[in-house]
Amino acid sequence: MREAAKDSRSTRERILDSALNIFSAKGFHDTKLDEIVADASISKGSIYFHFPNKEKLFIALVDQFADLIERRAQAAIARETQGIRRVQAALEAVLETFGKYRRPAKLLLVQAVGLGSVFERKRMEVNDRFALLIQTYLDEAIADGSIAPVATSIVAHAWMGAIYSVVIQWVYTGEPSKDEIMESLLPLLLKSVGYQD
Amino acid sequence: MREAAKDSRSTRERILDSALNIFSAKGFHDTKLDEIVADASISKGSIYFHFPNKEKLFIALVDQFADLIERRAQAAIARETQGIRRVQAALEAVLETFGKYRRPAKLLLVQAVGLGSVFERKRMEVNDRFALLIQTYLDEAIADGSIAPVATSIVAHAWMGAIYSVVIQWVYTGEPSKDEIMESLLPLLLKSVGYQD
DNA sequence: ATCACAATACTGACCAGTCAGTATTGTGAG
DNA sequence: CTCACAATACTGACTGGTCAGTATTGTGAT
Repeated sequence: MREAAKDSRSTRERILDSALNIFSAKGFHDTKLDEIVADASISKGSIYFHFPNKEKLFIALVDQFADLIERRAQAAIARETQGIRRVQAALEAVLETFGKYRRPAKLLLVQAVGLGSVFERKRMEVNDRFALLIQTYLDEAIADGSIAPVATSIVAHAWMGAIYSVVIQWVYTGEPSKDEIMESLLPLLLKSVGYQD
Repeated sequence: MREAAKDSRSTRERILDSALNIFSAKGFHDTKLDEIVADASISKGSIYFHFPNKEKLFIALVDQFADLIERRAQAAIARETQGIRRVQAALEAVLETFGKYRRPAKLLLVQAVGLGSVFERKRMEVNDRFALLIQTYLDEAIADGSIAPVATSIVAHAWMGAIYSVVIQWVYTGEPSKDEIMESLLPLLLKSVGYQD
């Protein structure tokens, strides 16, 4: 017990934690495994015990956060019944979650871009998952007459881009505030498909 | 004359050309200078004669394309006088230019993201230049009553994100077609600030 | 004793960047 | 025009640091 119960979190969690901090700050290529080792106060061997390689460690973080976002969006959607209200609720949930987790947001939206084709596929997959989610509920909103017909596939991607861009801006500069984003971005998106609340 | 005037383009241009092709396809880190050397049929030393290092070579390409986009947008704006028409013309010019140059588009929008802080600064700079351009003419459109007041800073970033995202989707999949984008995205953006043509 | 997990020292492929030298083009004096 | 010299452009074998991944050994719980 000389090391006094240590940091009681499991080694795996410590690795993920440090990896998130460093990857999100410096990007994939500029992060050395030895930095994670130092930061987490673990050993290099431990990393390779828990993860097959650097790439998989990075992707584990991306997946973890993408899952979280999607779960929250789905939960928010489930709470509403009417088409456009569902879209609105999902947007709020997503912005809320990005707002709460700056580092993972940066990892997903910035650091996961522009890596090799391996990562590109993963990113496309995550992206399309979100786009499809938006598209589904936009289609629903059109079906129940909340909004007029539009090319939902394009709208979905445009919305995602808009959200990403504003979130990234916020991640870097802290501006505009979460409230300002909610007040400006949400109506902007809804207006873009001809809906006013 | 046995080597028959060779490829008469200057070495510098050949380097930039090959670098664009390879960087845009494989990203910064996965591109080896030796690949560019082989593709351009020049020598490694030549690269270092014309560019201080790999990073600066990459940035030269980014700058080159960012300048092109901005010039075209400015020219389009200059052709119009009225607030919202200017915004519209600029959007058309930008989409047109992205459409015409897939590879540089991918370089700027994908491959330049998530690299170290050096590139991050450059990208922010380019991004902000575009955002400010949009913002300026949005403000103008508000001033002359074309559209109602909005938080133009947020709108500018949201628009850029929307455009980027749709263009990226198009760069990868070829879908939706340029015309569809023009027909859907442009009105979408204009509607988002409460303008219908 | 054996098994899951962790620590440490080590390896070697890789690749950006170097540099001594060569080729090509420019110049101006006789 | 032509020759001496210089400036510019280009070459490619070589190097040295870096770092992901591995081999080996340690440890403590059951």
